[in-house]
Amino acid sequence: MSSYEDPNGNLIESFRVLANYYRENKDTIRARAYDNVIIRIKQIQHNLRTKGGNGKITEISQVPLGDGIGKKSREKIKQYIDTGRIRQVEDILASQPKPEPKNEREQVIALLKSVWNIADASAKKLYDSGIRSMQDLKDHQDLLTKDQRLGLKYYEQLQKPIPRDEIRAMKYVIIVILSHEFGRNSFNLEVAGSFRRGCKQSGDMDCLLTSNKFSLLQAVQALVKWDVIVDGTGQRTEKFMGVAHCPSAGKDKGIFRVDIEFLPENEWGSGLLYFTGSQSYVIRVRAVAKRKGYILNQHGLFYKNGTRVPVYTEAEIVNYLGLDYLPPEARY
DNA sequence: TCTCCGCTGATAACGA
DNA sequence: TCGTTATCAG
DNA sequence: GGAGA
Ligand SMILES: Cc1cn([C@H]2C[C@H](O)[C@@H](COP(=O)(O)OP(=O)(O)OP(=O)(O)O)O2)c(=O)[nH]c1=O
Ligand SMILES: [Mg+2]
Repeated sequence: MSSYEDPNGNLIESFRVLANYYRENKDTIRARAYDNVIIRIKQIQHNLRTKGGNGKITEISQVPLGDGIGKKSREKIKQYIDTGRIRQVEDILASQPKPEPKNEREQVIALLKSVWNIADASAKKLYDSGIRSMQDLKDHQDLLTKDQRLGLKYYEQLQKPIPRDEIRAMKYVIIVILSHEFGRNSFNLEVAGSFRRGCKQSGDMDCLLTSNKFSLLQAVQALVKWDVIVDGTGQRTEKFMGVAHCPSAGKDKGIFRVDIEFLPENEWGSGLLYFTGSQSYVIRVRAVAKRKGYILNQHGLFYKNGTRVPVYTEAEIVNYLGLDYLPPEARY
């Protein structure tokens, strides 16, 4: 659910095919290399758009070497500009005619993994214990952890993507509740994730929250009291993962996953940079930091000895690392 | 040419 | 109960 | 596959 169409048609999609192909074949490093190509293409398109154009790359001279695009990827881009296709991509698509016919074990494992909090290891164990369907799962909840039962309980509702407007509505509900409970100006709240990147729909709602007046636990308790958070997982100081219900939606509608990242105020910028994503963009920026001898995490930018580099906004952080600031919409 | 590839929080399971 | 490791998640 | 040593 990206915010912009690709002005170059299928260029980005082509590199996505390459990335996913290597990811499926467990070559995550090469997959990330292609993720980085996409990030760089998006940045170039953004720059062209800023100059007043429509963002379309029309000649290879607009694609310099470096910043994630090397000789071979540049050659692929050239091929795309010239012919509208990339040989390697066509080969991959041709080699996998339709959705691959999987064997029964793989199918069942894929199904089990679609439950929140069930991943590879659990899915395999469950299969080996004889679980073959969602019904089996419901009949054998003793095999599940607390969190996995939660995923099962809301399985159906969590399949649906969340419309942008629903997240916007929920944001103001949360602001009203926290203001009422703890006072105006007692906190900072931003909805990050795909919402902040401008996507029309999201898989969950990612809230970044800071406050000197209350803890994450207190915030969650208030939201539970007002029936906005309906379920969640255990004790927590920094990160809450739960299930919310948007009151403006119907009774059984507007149920979705909410994550709350609760940080000290001075970590706001690094928190935003992390929580806004995208995942591949975060990995990319952190890789750059690491190569230059720093560690970047949600708490800030640090020298290797652990002392903090005094940069506090998203722009300060990426500029310090020698990167251009990109608006959330352009962060693939 | 060789080496490295993001980084952390929460929870459950394990072993002493 | 405590420290460590595995798993899942973002 | 790309970047730095
Ligand atoms: C999944 C994931 C997310 N993140 C960060 C970057 C993400 O933008 C941010 C929020 O995660 P997500 O909510 O999983 O991703 P998203 O908001 O970009 O997309 P969706 O619509 O599916 O919710 O957390 C990671 O650092 N590593 C990960 O593996
Ligand atoms: Mg999200």
